[in-house]
Amino acid sequence: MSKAKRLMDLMMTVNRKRKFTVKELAREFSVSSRTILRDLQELSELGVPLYSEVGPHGGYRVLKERILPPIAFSEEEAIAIFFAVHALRHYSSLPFETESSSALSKFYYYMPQDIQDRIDQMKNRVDFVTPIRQINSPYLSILLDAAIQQKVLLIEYESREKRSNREIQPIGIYTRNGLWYCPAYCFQSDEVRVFRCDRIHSVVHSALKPMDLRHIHLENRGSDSPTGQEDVTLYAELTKEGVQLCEAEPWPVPKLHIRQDGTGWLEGSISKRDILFFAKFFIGLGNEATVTHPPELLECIKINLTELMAKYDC
DNA sequence: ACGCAGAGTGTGGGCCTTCT
DNA sequence: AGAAGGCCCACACTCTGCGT
Repeated sequence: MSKAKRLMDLMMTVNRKRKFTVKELAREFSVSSRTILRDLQELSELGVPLYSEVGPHGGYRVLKERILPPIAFSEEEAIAIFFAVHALRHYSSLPFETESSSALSKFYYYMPQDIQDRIDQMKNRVDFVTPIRQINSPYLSILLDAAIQQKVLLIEYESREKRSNREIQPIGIYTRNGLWYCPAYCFQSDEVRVFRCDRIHSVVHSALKPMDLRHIHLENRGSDSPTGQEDVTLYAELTKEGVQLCEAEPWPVPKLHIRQDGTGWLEGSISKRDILFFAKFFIGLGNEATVTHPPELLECIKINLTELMAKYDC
């Protein structure tokens, strides 16, 4: 086996084992302990975070931050990865902010000059625009970690109505329209709810026993709206212009249906808590939308419009 | 193009020290 | 005692430059 191949194999072996002795590796690779020792020194110089402990029960260990073996990318693949990471710069918060920035710098630094020039030329010609938000979501990495490790968190959350403490078990995090959301099982309301990450003011680990939610993830968690007795069915007819305006909205429920002539309708189950939000939304659409259901929403629209009329009735 | 000598590199082994 | 690690030497192989 050539030295280069052995070093590659060794890098993968030490990443897998995490703890090992020189003798153990020497047996595995059929070389002398002295050769393995030299190889480990080379890996260490290449940046593999190794440390050794002498004495009985000693040996080598790999630190937490493992290094992946070198991967060869084609020019087009490298440029695609560069711009995928580059697109994240519009987000004011990321769960791996430092890492994405350092990865981008590394990627750019090790590119050949002609590829760097090509990237520089492309930088101002292609972009993935996301609304720039001033608000930060500082707990993204903790929420993501809790979702992966199945941990319960105690959060201080500011909803539209009030600020309260809740114990939640995150399912995952996702971003939409520049904002971060965390669907999570809420132990207080006994259901899966979606929390705006920028409205979470503090996070600590809770002593509560976690639920077994391993089967639930972002793809199969259901709609953003909690289901239950507090739901009502919304139906609204849309003109062609109304359809275009609704297409820009991020929520999956109520669902937008489009007819061949360009008109359409919104239909779906919404929470009664969101009636006021949708009332204001449909007032904003003016004549481009006609709400027929639910009666609570119609009533709320009327009240809001009456208040608006009174405000401007000089 | 071929052969040769010398330099460089990789590897193995032995011996010893240091450390726990 | 048992592990890493430094130092030294020997051997095999590869690479490079040079002469023919």
